[in-house]
Amino acid sequence: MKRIADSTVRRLSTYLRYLEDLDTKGQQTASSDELAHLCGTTSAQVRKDLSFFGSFGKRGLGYPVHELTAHLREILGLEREWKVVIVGAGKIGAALANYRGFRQRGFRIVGVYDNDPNKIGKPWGEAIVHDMADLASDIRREEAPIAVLAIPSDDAQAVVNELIGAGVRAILSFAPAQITVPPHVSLKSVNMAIELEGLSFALTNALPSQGVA
Amino acid sequence: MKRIADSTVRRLSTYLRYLEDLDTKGQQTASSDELAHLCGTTSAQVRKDLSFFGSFGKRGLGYPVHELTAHLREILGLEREWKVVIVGAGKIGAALANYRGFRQRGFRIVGVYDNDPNKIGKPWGEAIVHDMADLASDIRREEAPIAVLAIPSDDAQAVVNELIGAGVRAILSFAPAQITVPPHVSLKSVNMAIELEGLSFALTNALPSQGVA
DNA sequence: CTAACTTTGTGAACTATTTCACAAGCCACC
DNA sequence: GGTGGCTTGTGAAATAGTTCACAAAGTTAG
Repeated sequence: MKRIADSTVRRLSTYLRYLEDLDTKGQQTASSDELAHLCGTTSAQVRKDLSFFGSFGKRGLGYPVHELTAHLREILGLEREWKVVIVGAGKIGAALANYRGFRQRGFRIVGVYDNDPNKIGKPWGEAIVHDMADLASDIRREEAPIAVLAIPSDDAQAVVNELIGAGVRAILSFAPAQITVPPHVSLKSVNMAIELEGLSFALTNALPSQGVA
Repeated sequence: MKRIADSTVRRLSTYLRYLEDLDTKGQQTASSDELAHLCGTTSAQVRKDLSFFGSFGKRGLGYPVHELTAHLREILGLEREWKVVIVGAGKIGAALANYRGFRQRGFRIVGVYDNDPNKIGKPWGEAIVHDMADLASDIRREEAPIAVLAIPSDDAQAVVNELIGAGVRAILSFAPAQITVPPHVSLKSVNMAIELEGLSFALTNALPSQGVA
């Protein structure tokens, strides 16, 4: 199968979100045009994105909402549960743990880790903060494939190496540092500083730009 | 001037971060190749990115670290202070406020707002949580051009409209919702659910993909 | 059953971004 | 001051991603 662009996958997530809304409202079908308007893209884009995975629509009618929802969940791998460990018992990890959609979509937090003695053993939401020293062995035992990295940047790469050594295959990093991973591991990096600097650039260079994101 | 790609701007931020490191260490010059390795890109990409803004290097030698740092700060608009309001006194906003780099780079938080009566008036870091009712008038008075949106999605668009009406010209949103803004406003949207679903997709479709991000 | 209308799926065209590849410039050493 | 070794800056080529445009297929109304 052809390689799917990252931008396409992001849009699929967005389509899914709005289709779920429509499904809840009991809407039976949705056209590529309707979906495009909801998601801030074009109808051609919607059709192209979906066409990579099959032929889900009916000409003259549109896409069956409930069915397409199921297809997208399948495509995105959301029909199963994913075990997630959170590294760093700080604010960002907490924000994530608080977020309902997280659990709703099949991501289950199986452990929170920190190396701060003042945090270890203390409650954190419904969980208890574990010692980072146990991180690798716990991941191996639980076979958690996903890790969220929410620690200051200094030793981010070292922790990433440890995670990968323990079998983690996907990492969502909030550490403001450049991280490298081997080809069999997926990495998404969110860097608030970069986003803000992007805004600063846009304001400074007052391009008649914009950003529907 | 030609329109600069978003991907280019993001890399400029990354270059800046590593150049500052090198500068602190007292390194005089850096080649595009060295910078590329640090930032996880290619030397051609580094040179191309910089060439959009000028000719900062010396052939045979590389780029003068300290000087290029200053140029990048200038290009990114980081030589001045940006007033920022945070909407939503939750964990994400707190994470941002805690983040040292935030202030260091010239982003100054001038107010935190929430509509939860239990939070209004309470201390929040060094600040006090204000009533959302005061948001628009405060923004107008302070002339804060940047807002960080860290609220649940339900009424995100309504708040955005209020922000824009009050003169905000750039928004960093953490709300998991589709938001649209007029062309003169810049928007960056960070959606943790989409990132995680991207990882789920990658794991499910076990592409020999990766992601140096 | 037919005609008018709607909407998909998809090659082809277009636009954007990255990579290549190399002439030109600069340094250092003799 | 010439030679050899680096490294930049940049058109041109390649690759990636988006938009166009239309035939094919389905729906609805009469």
